[in-house]
Amino acid sequence: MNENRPEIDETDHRLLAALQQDASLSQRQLAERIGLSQNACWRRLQKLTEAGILQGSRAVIDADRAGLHLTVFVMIRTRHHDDAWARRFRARVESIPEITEFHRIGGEWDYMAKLVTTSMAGYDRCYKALIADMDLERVTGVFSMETIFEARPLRLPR
Amino acid sequence: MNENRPEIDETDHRLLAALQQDASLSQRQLAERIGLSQNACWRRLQKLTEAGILQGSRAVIDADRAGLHLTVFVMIRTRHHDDAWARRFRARVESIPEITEFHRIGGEWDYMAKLVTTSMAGYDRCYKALIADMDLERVTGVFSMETIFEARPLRLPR
DNA sequence: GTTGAAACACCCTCAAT
DNA sequence: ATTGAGGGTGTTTCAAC
Repeated sequence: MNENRPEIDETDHRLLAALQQDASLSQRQLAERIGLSQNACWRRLQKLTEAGILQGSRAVIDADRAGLHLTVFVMIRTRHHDDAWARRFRARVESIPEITEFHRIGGEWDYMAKLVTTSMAGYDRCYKALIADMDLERVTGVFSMETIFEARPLRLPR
Repeated sequence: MNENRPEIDETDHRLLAALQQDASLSQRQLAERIGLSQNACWRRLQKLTEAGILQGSRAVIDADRAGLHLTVFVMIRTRHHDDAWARRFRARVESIPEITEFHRIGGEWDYMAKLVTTSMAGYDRCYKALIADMDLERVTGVFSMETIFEARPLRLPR
C-alpha cells in the first residue's frame, strides 16, 4: 500500500496514459500530443520515474503468434497455513516460467495462478511440476476458451 | 490460432526475452547483449514486427503507487447464450476501463474479468455498472489479498 | 511553465566484405 | 552473417525568459 503517493495531475495522467498505450513514442511526439514542451515533458518523466510510478517499459508479444495457444487460470487450495510452507510454495511457483501472474486470494480458494503455455501437454507438465510434493488440498484449472482482451492500460485515479 | 508461425530461432528468442524485460534498451545495447551486430539486430526486429509477433511496447506502472489498491477477479455466469446478448455484454465490459482483462472461460462460470481499482467503493461502482440490465445468473468477486507477481514475461516455446 | 542551442547518442540505410 | 560510414532524428542538459 502507498496512500501518500505524490500528486499526479491531469498532465501526468495523460502522459502515463499515452505511454501505457505506446511506450515507443519519442519525447517530441509525446510532448506534442499532451501539449507540453519537450523539455517540460522530460522533467515530468524523470519525476514519475524517480517516484517509482513509472517503472520502465516492456515489449508486447502476440502470444498466439508466438505459439502460446493455451491460457489457464489455476485455482489452488492448500492444507498448510504456515510461513515455511508458503515460502516453499512461492519458490515452486516462481520456478515455473509459464506462470505469468500469481495471487493470494480470498474466498473458496487460497491462490490463483495465470499460466500461458503452448498446449494441453504443456499445461500437464506445468501442473505436475506445480503439485509435486506440495500436498495441496485441491487444484483446478479454469481454461480460457477465448481471451477477449488482456493487458489493457490501467485506469488511473483522479 | 496460428499454427504455421514463422520460425523463431534461439537468437530471436533471446531478443524477445530481452525486450520483454526492458523495451527501452537501445538497439546497440540489445545487439551487444545477444551477441549480434546492430545491423543484424535491426533486421530481426523488423521481421518479428512484420510477422506481428512483436507488437510494440508499453509503459509499466506501479498500480499501488499510482493509487490502485484493489484487484478483483470477477466470475460471471449468464442466463443468456445468444450472440446478440454476448455482443451487448462485451460492449458493456469494454465500457468499464477498470477491467484490464476479460476471458470467456470453461467450467462452472462463463466469463472472468480482472478489475483493478482504487478501493472497495471503486469496485462497487464497477460492479453496479457491470450488472445493470444484463440479467446475469450469478456474479462473484474473488479478491486478490496479495499480488505476489504479475506481468511476468511470457515463456516462449522452442 | 516556455524557447533555443549545443553535445551527444541513436536509428536507419547504404556499400563493401 | 559482418564492419564502417553518413544523414537525419532523438535525448539530455544548459542558459535565458
